[in-house]
Amino acid sequence: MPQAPGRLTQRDIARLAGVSQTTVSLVLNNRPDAARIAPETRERVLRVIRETGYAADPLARRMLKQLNQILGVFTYEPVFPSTSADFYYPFLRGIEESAELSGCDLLLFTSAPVQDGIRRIFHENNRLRVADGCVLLGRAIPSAELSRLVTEDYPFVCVGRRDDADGLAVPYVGADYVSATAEQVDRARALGHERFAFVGPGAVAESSADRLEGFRRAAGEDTLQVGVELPDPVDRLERILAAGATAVLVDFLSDAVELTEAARGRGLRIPEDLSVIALGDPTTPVDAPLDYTGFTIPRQEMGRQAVDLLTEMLHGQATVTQRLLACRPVEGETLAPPPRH
Amino acid sequence: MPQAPGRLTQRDIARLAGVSQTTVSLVLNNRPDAARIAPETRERVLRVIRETGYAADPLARRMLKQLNQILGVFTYEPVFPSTSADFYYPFLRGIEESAELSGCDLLLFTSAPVQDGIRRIFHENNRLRVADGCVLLGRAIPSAELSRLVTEDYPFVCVGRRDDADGLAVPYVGADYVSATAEQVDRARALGHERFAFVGPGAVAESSADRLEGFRRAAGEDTLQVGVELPDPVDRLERILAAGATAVLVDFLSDAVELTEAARGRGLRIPEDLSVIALGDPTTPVDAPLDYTGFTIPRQEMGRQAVDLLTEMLHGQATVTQRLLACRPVEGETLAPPPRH
DNA sequence: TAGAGTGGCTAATACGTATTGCTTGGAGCA
DNA sequence: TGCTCCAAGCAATACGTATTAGCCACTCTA
Repeated sequence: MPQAPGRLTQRDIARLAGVSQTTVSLVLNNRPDAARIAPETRERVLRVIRETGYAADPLARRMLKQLNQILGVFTYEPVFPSTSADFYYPFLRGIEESAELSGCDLLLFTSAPVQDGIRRIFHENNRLRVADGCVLLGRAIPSAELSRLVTEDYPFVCVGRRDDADGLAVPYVGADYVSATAEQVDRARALGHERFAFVGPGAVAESSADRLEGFRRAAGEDTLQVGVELPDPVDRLERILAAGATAVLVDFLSDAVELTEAARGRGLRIPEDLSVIALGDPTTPVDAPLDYTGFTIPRQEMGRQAVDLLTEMLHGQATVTQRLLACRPVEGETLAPPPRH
Repeated sequence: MPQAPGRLTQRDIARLAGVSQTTVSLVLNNRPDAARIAPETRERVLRVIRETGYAADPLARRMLKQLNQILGVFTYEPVFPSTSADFYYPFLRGIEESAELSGCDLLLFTSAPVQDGIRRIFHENNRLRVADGCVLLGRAIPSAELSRLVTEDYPFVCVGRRDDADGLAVPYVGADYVSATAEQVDRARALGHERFAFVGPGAVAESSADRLEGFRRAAGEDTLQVGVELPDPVDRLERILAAGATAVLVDFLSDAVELTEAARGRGLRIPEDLSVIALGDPTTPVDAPLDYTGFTIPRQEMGRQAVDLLTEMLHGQATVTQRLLACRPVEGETLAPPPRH
């Protein structure tokens, strides 16, 4: 008797009620079309079920449907980090919220080994397929892993826009940084700004590349861009002023803070002498001295919709697998008309 | 063809490797006793598995009562909340850390429906058994659910000490609040304090009951205890002073902050006129005006050891299933010798 | 050369449930 | 009587995996 004691099955119920297991199952899922059970039989079965407190084993149930109602969450860093908490949690909150609504459990792939500081999806014994599908979270995701996922036809959705991997479209729910950034440039232009500068790492990840793209589109191709080649904020400020820029768009908030301090050290007031626009709320905790003008990223909504999209894909209902959400402009205190000469 | 696209089965692997499903299963769970597979066959199968990224369906595995390297995490509130983040995350970080070390994935039971503001473990279609075992997280856990878990012989570990449920011992990894609190009283006594007061909700949850117990044990049974029946901090302060207490031990940090403000409003200095001891670091984000003397709760370590204990239980190695960890005293600035009359 | 032993693999089965046909007995009708 | 039709229920099967009990070909022993 290998059966765990006390675990009732439909067979037990059937025996007690003097019917077959099939009948028990039919009574339980009484489907309107095939209600082929006599009322008194049904009542007898239900009584036994009530008396025994029987509950169907959800595992066996789910085995027949092909979906396990398990959604994977893969993060390229620990899920519960001390750092970059501000970056991850809003996404995760949205993911959790939507998973709860759709009755799915979330599987965190903590078993993925860390190599060179980040987790790897594909490794000896990867357990991706334990889940029905997976949400991928991370600033930069190796395109090799992405293309393999697509090739293997594994259902997944990235949080954040991704370039095609090996020419294959990657499903994602991202934020429209291109438009959001261009919009900020236009806004500054409307105030009278004519020369703009961009501070950011450049096209290292899609999110940064999109901001740069939006900047270039709105400000012009040949406009100043300051990146990692000039790490010192004082140097950066020099360069920006030398170029005659009156409005600076900054990718990372920490860079904006540094730039602000450099400006103050030089006796410049923000925004009267120089406007600073932050392209998104902080990804790492930052003590910002100012309330920066710019936009916020709809992180929680991105998480929500990523799960929604994945669920649709799993049910074969998804037609469009790439979604961009709009960012919300933020009225801060760091944008003003340019200084008059 | 009802098969979900992309879900590989052992049959697929078998076909690709030119062997039977049985062989695939044997290779996967290579058990030393019955490992009668030729090395080259084994290698061939393993190669196919690597190439396809196959992973066994956790539900099917669990149906045959096997371990899945999946540990459940049940929280009575959302895992990624905006509030009480400070309360949960250290535990979760420890849990994640230990799960990663033991090569397990974490399953968040987001599918549990919310009733009356908290999640329920047991409901129609509870999916507890998808995981090998479960870590339970929450300030107060309904003892009905605990006793049912114990009765059903489901492997689980609570984070935080729990009373017996229906006379059944509950496995836990908790913090020794009794000793930690008593130690604080003794420390104050060593400085000259003779009369103590306790501010807290009383025995509503085990964690609070233990603090009160530690207080009574060290300060005496008939010492003043102020709880919810006197919610106003000013009233509380009156009562405390009237009782002649010179040191107050406070359960919740937020209450300590309120009390501090009431004392200031009355012209009292802390700690010169009144010593305040906080029994644990904040569970909700609080702007503390002072660096409170008291102790910190080893939350991360509790999370780690909860997973460790669960893992041992799953492998039948756990002898003691209840563990109490010591709290670390904190030198703050709110404890001083009592005022001289 | 028969028998025993062994290595290497597979067929069959079990887990608990949902679903698809099939059986049975009886009623309705010509 | 012969036929259809229907209600009521059941046997059989499928889901994906682990395990048990073999089967087969070969080698070693006597």
